[in-house]
Amino acid sequence: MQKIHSHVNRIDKKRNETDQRILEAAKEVFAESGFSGARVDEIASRAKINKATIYYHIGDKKKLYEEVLHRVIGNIAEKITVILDENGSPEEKLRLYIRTVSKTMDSNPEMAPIIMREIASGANNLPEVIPEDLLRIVGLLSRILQEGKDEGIFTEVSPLVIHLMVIGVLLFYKAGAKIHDTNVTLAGIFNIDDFKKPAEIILEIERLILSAVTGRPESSPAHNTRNTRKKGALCEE
Amino acid sequence: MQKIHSHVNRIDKKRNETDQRILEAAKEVFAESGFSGARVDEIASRAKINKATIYYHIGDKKKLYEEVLHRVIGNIAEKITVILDENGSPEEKLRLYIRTVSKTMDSNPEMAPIIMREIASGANNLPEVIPEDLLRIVGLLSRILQEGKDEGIFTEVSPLVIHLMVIGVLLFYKAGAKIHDTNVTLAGIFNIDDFKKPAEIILEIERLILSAVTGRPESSPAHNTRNTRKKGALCEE
DNA sequence: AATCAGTATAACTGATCGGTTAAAACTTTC
DNA sequence: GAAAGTTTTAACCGATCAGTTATACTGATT
Repeated sequence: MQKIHSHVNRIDKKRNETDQRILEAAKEVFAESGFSGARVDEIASRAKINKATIYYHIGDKKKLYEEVLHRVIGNIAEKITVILDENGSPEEKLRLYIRTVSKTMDSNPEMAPIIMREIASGANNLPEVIPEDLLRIVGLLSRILQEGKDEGIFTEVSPLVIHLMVIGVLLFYKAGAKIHDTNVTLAGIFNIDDFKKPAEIILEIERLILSAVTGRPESSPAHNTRNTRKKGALCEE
Repeated sequence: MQKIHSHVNRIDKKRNETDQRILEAAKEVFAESGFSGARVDEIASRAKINKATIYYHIGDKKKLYEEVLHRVIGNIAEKITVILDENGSPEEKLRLYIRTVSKTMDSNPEMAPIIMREIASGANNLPEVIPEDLLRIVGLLSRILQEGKDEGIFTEVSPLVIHLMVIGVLLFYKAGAKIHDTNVTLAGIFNIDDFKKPAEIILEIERLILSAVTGRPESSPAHNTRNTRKKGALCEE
């Protein structure tokens, strides 16, 4: 083993950088093409390293995928858990929950397609830790909803349905954004609706979920400019 | 061999049956493994025909996939369009919309994973007709919501968000059902929630969406809302 | 400057898989 | 019942791709 710290650190740093580059490239390619569609050569090429380096640093394709999945999902679980430990009213917490999920997805654009494909294929490749993460998230949501119900603000609702509703609409919106950019015809479709900027869409989602849970009309906390009809401006922010 | 009156019909029927068997098998395999993951040999094997027969009857893998996609999406588009032409109050129509999407997904279990993967990959393989179908659906929903707003029952909401919310929660619920069955750990998670029967989940979703749109607490219709429906339209295939 | 551990690479391999072909088998027509 | 036409099949081919190997490079240690 090495004795000199600086040496070790530098080596570690380099090693770590290579790992990062590989995993980052892998995340991109897996998001674009799925597990079967992804080519290890393509990942190597994007990471600007030789293919064998992947096998040296990480392992085979399956291991690589698991590593990416772990990062992607572990990421969201961690962030949401942290945020939801905050205090505030159940309404504020629920809004925060939605906004946090949304922001996490924004900062990890590869997340949406990867998770969607994973669910579509029956979640066979989920690392063992993931269920625990999800358990924690749904558990927290469950507690928020219970709290709101105890305070007489929320009606009785199924946490599962709320969870799926939030995740569902957000994932579809995020994943769909790519389509709007590329597919002209589809873009035309969704513009029949007075389309809003992403930030406004999130507010709308918050408003609708809150309204559903409270059984009252909810007004957005920020004012809502309703005639912004922008084309192809879905991916910004 | 017995002589039949019309041999032409028999030929057509046989040809058609082979086509059906191939497309049915293809739908299954594509749903399970996605486009890249699907193996043409596997499809042939499940359809109990030789691989070359696929190329003779349908075409190459891409063509096969497009055909499956067309059936799957065209199916839902058609059914929803038919249903929504019915008359009734905006609330009833909205409930009907949700229930129709749900039922159509139930009778086509392969739909959820296929559509999810398609969206995840940026909808690159969508046949040209599909956007038109979607346009029709969102357009109808848009009209329902507008109607409700005009009557003062609904608040102002984004049809796009409602659309994504309904589709999102349903697809995730349906796709997730498979996970509940197979993945013990995950099943455990979702059971923290007092888990309900699918039929009840749909009612809960209807209730929440209605509540969100009307801004009032909506009670589940214990009384049968509009059972004057013809059920045959939903239960084909 | 010799050594050596850790790292990266080009070239290769074996397996898989999409797609083809030529001929067999089956049907219809006369 | 045989020619003509249609459908199915087994066997094959070439491309692609995951994974390996043998070698070369790097730079710290002696």
